[in-house]
Amino acid sequence: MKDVAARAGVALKTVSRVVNREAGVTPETTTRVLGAIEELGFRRNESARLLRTGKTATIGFISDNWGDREHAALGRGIEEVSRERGFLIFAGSTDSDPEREEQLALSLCARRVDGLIVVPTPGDHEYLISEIEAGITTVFALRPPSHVTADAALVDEEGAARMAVAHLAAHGHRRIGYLGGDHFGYRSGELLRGYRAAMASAGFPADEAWTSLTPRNLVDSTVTAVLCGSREHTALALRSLAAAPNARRVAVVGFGDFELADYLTPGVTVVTYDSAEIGRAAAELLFGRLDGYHGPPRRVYVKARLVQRGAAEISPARA
Amino acid sequence: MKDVAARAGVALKTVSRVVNREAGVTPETTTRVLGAIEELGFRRNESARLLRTGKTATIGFISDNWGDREHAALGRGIEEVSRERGFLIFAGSTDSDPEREEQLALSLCARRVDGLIVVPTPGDHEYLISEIEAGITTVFALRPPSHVTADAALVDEEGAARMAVAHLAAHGHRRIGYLGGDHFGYRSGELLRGYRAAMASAGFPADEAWTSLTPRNLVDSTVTAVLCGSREHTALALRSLAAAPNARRVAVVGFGDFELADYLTPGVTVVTYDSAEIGRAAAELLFGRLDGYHGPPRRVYVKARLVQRGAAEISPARA
DNA sequence: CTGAAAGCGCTTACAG
DNA sequence: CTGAAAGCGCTTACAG
Repeated sequence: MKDVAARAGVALKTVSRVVNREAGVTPETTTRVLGAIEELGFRRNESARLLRTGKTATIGFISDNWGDREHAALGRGIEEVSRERGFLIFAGSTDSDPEREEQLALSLCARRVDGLIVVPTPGDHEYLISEIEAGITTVFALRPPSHVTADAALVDEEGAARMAVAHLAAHGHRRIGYLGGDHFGYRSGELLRGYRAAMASAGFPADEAWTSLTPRNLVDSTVTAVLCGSREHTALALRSLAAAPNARRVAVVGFGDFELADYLTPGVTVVTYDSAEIGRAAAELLFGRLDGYHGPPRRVYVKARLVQRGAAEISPARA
Repeated sequence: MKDVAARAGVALKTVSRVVNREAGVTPETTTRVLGAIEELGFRRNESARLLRTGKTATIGFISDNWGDREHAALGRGIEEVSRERGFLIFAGSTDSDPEREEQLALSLCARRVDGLIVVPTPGDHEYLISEIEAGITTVFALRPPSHVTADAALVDEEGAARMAVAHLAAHGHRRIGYLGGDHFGYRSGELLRGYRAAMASAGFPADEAWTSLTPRNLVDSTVTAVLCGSREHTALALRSLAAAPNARRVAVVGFGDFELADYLTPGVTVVTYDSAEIGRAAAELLFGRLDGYHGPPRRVYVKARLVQRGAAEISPARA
C-alpha cells in the first residue's frame, strides 16, 4: 500500500480511500491510484485491516469429525448463512476428544474469531467461559454443552422417537422395541426418553428387555417392530433380519436417512431431518448475537420427519 | 500485552519473551509476568503476531460442496496433515460455480493464507496465476486445473476402470458396458478412457452403444455386465435391474463405495478409494512446497481397489 | 479533496 | 538479563 502511494504520488490515506471506495477523491486521483494498484499487483492484506478494525469476519466450526456426513452437512449449513455476511469459516475436528476440543477452540480464539460453533465433546466446557466473557460468541450444535450456558441448535430427538412409535402404532404394532446401543449419550438418551414417553402415553407395555435389544437377539425377541437409534443400528438390524429370512418379519423404523435407502427390499421407514438446517440454525443464533441480541440463552430444535424408503410398505403387526 | 507489561512492571519485550518461552528471563521476572497474564486473562492475539511474522499458518480449502461426502473426507484428510503442523483450515464451497470459486479464492488470498487446496470448477483458473506468483502455494485436488500448472492430487480413474473390466473378464464377461452419463467431465472421461483401453487390450468387442447405456435401456441391452461411473449410476442401475426381476442378470461393478452397500442382495462389486487419502496427498504436496521444494509440478494418483459388497457373488456370464 | 500522525497487538533488531 | 525504538499493513481521528 505504501508502494502504491509512492507510485501514485499520493499519501497512504488516499490509497486507503480508493481501496475502500470512500467518497471524496477526484476521478483523476482515483485513476492514478488504480493504475498504480494494477501495475504493482497490489492486494489489500485483509488480516492487517481486520487487526486495526478489531473484527476478523471469521467464525470457527468445531465438530467431532469433519469427514462425517452429518457434520459436513452442518458445516455446509453454517457456510450458507455466513457467506451472505462475508464471513469465512475455520473448520476443525475433535475426534470426540475433549482435550483436542479445548486445544482447537483456544487456538481459534487466539486468532480472534468473532464466533464459535461447536459440536461439544463429552468433556466439560468450563474452559470456554473466560473466552465467552472475553467476547467470543459461542453457539453449540447437535448436543448441549455442560457447565456452560449458551445458545444451542439441536435436533428434536424426543419428538422423532414419538413420531416413530406413533407410526408403528398406526400399523397395529404394540410390542415395539428400541435398538440403540449406548443409552448414555445425549442424543440416544433423548431418543430413548421419547420412545418411553410415547409407549407410556399409548398405554403399551414397555418390557425393559425391549430397550436393550441387540442385532443378534432382535430376531428371537418378542417385539414385532423396532426403532433403531442410529443409521448403524438400522443397518445392523436390517442385515440380521435379512440373514434369518425364515424368521418372522420385524418392522423397522430407523433414526437417520442413508444413501440408497430407496433401493432396499423390503423398504424401511426412517425418521430423519435436514442436517444442514442445524448448521443454518446455529449460524443464525450466532449472527443474532453478533448483531447485538443480548437476551438469555436460546435453544432451537430442528424437527424430524417420517420418510418411507424403498418400495415395500411397512409390515403390519400380525394379529 | 501492554497492560500485562505495565502490571508486571516490565517492558513489552519481556512479556513477549515470556509468552514465547524465550531463554534469558529470570525466574522471578517470569513469575511476575505470568502472574499479570493470569490476573488480566491475557491471551496473545495470534493474528497480530502473524501479521508481523508474515505467515498465517493457515490454508484454504475450496471444494464443490463442503456437505458432499467425498469433499468432506478430503477436508478431513487435509486436516490430519495440517494439524501436525499447527495449521488451521479455512473451508468454503463453490457449488461448481467458477465465479464463486474466484471470489472465494481471492478473499482467501486477501487473508494471506499460506496455501490453497482447490477442487477446481469447470472454469479456467488464470486468475490464480498472479496469486501463485505472489506466493500463495496452490495445489489442486480431484481434478486438474485448466490454464495453470500446479501440483495436483488425483484419483486413478483410468486404473480403476481397467481393474473393473479385468474383474468382469475374469468372471467370463466379454460384453461389458459403461453407464456413466456425461462423458465430458474430467473424471468420467478418465474412467471411460480406462474402460476403452481395457476392452481394447482384452480384445473384446466394444460396441459404441455400450458406452451410452442408460438405466432404462440397460435391461434390454446386449451387455452381460456393466461398469457404472458414479455412485448415483450404480444406484440407478441396481434399482432398474431389481425392478425387472424376470430379466436376465447383469453383473454390476460400481465406481465409488456407498453406505450400507454390504446389505444389498444381490451384492455389488465396487472399485473404490480412500477419499481422505486424496486430501492427505494434496496437503503433503502443499507442505512440501512450503518446506522449500521448488521443482516442476507434480501429480499424485491415489489408486482404487476392488471391493465385494454384500453376500452374493458377482453373477457369471452365461455361456 | 488530500495528508501527516498515531495506533491495532505483536515481533525484530539492536542497545545497554 | 532487560528495554526503547521501529515496523508488519492497514485504519482512525484530526488537520489543512
